[in-house]
Amino acid sequence: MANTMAKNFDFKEAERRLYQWWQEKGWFKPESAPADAEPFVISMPPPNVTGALHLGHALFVTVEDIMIRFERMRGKAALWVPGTDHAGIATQLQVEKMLRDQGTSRHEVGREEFLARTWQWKEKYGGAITQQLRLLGASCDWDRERFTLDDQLSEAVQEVFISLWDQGLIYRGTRLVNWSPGLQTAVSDLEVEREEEAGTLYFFKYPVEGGEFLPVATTRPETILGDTAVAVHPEDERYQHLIGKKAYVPMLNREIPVIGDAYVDREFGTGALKVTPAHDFNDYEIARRHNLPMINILNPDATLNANAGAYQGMDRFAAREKLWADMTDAGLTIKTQPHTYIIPRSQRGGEIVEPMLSMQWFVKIQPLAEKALDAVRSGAIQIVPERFEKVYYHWLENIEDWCVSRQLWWGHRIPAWHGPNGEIHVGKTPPPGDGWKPEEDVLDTWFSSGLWPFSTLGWPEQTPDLQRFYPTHVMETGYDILFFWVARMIMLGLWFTDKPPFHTVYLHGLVRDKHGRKISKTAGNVIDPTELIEQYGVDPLRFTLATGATPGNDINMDTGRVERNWRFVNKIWQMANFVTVNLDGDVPLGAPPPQALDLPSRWILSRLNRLIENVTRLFETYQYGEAGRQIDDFLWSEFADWYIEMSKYPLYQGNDAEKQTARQVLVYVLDQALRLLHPFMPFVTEEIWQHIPHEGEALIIAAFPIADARYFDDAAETQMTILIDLIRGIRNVRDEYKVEPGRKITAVASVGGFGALFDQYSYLFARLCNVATVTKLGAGENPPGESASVVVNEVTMYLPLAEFIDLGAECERLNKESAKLTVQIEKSRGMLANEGFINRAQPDVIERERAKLASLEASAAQIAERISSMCK
RNA sequence: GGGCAAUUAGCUCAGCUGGUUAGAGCGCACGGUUCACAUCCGUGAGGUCGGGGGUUCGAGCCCCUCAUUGCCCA
Repeated sequence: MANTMAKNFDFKEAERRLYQWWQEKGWFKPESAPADAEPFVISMPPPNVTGALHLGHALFVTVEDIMIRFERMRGKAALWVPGTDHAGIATQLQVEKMLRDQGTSRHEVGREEFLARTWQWKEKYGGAITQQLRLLGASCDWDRERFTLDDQLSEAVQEVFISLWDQGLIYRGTRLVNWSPGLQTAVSDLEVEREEEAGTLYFFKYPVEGGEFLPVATTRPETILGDTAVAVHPEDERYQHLIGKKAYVPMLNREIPVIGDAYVDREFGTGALKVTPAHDFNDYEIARRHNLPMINILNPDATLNANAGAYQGMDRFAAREKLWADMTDAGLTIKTQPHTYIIPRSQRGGEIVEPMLSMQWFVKIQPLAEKALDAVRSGAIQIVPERFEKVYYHWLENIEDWCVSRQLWWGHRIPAWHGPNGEIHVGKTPPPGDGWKPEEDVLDTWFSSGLWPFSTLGWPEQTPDLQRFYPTHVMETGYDILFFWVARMIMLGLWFTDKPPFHTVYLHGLVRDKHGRKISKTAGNVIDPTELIEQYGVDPLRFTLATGATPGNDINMDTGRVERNWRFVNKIWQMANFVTVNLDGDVPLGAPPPQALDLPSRWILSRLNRLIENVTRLFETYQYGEAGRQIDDFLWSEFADWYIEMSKYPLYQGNDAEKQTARQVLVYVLDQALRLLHPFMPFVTEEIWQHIPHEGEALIIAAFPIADARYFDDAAETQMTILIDLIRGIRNVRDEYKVEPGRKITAVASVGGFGALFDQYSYLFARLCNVATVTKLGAGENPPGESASVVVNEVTMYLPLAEFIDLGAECERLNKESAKLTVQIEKSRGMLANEGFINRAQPDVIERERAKLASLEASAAQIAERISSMCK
């Protein structure tokens, strides 16, 4: 069954071969589990079709694949639904850029042709990202891959829109929205980033009837042209006499009122506020309170329109300068001063977004938000880590209606029709009669992705997939799209399916560079995952991402860790190599019964079963990083460093039965560890598993280990710890005294209560610290004179090293050791003498403390004796 | 202005519901070609767990406060 392994793991070859094999075998599909298996479903956050693989993808694929592979191995019908998002704005921008490079534009080619070209572009480049996800080992069901613009998903979008309209939850109206002049579309609040920037505060005089002037300050002078009032605080003694009078818009001489409104901050600027309802959110509110007119002064491209009088046609920034210059000439300006204020910029492209009045479609979101709040409050949906629940509540409790229309071409066209007399009809087809024109706007890209968990499973049709796999289970994604996406999925899912779309939201952080800086092209710190995969293979990258992150926290990507984990992969490979070359014929699978085992085997199986228990618990609580670290530690620091080394005795010197038992344990432990590790490092584990004796076709569908309490063995762990500590102590002494590593030495042991342990296992010292013979010190015998001693628990090992030892140095060493013990003993005695501790601490904690103290005291006594007999 | 994180070894990070002598990797120092692995093995140095106060028998972990950094919301 076992076969010879190559000297090293050829990850490039194996990754391709294994992935293809798994997929061809259908193991990525839930149908590979028994028909009555419990489902476990994750909807993959669909990457943008425009996307190129970055570390963020690598992170989410790693975490979700771990979840999926774990549950698959636990026998569930694991389904991971992949797909891509049409990403309205992002994609349209890319295609527009392509057209620009070709010397044309979207307006030149027209809507129909533009869409045709975008589809072509999508066919050509849209597959790239999903191909790259395969490189990461993503075990998703590609037969169920979806795209947000697929016919069926578009059906779902229309269904939802129309039904929201029928329920009165969608309205169309002229409202103040964030307008992106470059893209010439409205964008939602979430798509606007606000940041402090250096600017200028302009002070000027507002002429008021009767020849007075009201001083006003503004950061955007061009908006003066759209002013419909000047506001002062009603209690402001400087200005309250002006309330109710007429003011005149500079350069336009348009007549507007001076109003009183408590919103005005008397401390800021001059204490008087110009009100531009069509281009400022606060002013908009003021205008609504006072029934002021709203004058839009901007065209869609942010040039000024006819309302701007002489400034019509100028760009907004040019108009700002020109108007200010003209006002200066007219004697209306006072001064300018540097001023830091908050600038709204588009999340895409970074241009300054203008608040602008425009006709848009909105979703009345409060009723949906209520349900979404309840779902988390009631625990029907759990957010990991929990602290994000607060963030979620805050956003939903203060939510504003959702502007869902976009003046783009690439996206789901709003299913509405404009009648000849300005009527609106919402529906998939126009009503009977002539003159109905389709709505031009498309929907916000998040509208369709908000349906993702159920639209990908066939909704609104009651498909078998929808019935079996919905609701899904875990939504794993980045905390940066909690509002954009997660909250909307919850709202729409609850509203349209009456079920939470998933029971758990697991949020991961952002991948940053080694020093915690955001990764960006301009910072020059881009880390390309494909390069790392090329160099080290994908397993080390996955392991690094999985073990380097805790839920909700950003992860700093240190490629040094990838390299280290590449060495870990090699290390596992070499362990497997050791195991396989030492096989001879068939070996029984499974672990031998505990009573048939020697101490090292009882120990490693005890450790293994504790590991299994821990890893399972950690997986179930989403603590993947800790789980990975524990497996790593077990394999390298326990299995390889100690068990494999110790197994060489039975393997090389034992009788047939001993050899066979050792082989069986080696194979069993390796097999179990590979199973634990498989979700993290699918390729190397599968490849090795195929080389060791095993039952079943593939590791990917092998059963996840279950801890067997019969193998928990405290006594074996205690005894092995003593042996290990003694060996370490002896190595330490050898190193300190510069005894050549090749030199065999002898030891005399005072064994305390561990006589039987030494009778059976003192042979271990030969190979592990080159102590050729260990002699037990008989009762009443004196220890050797010129020797170093290593003390652990009740055991002292004397190493007669006359030629190496300087008595003074040895005494110093012992005194140091003794002092260390004294500190610990005092602390421990103090605890045990403390009534509060004895009365209140858990009994097992007290018991552990007593055992510790006993061991420390035993060691201290022996060292003290040694010192008194040897040192003056 | 409100909120949330983070602050642990030179660097990057773990540390679960408070309970052994606070851990790992990298880096560093010293030493190693013995039959799985030099992509390795052994040994070691290195931390007043950001400061201060508190709760507790017991605090890296809980509470208060301050500082620094980052993020979210307004």
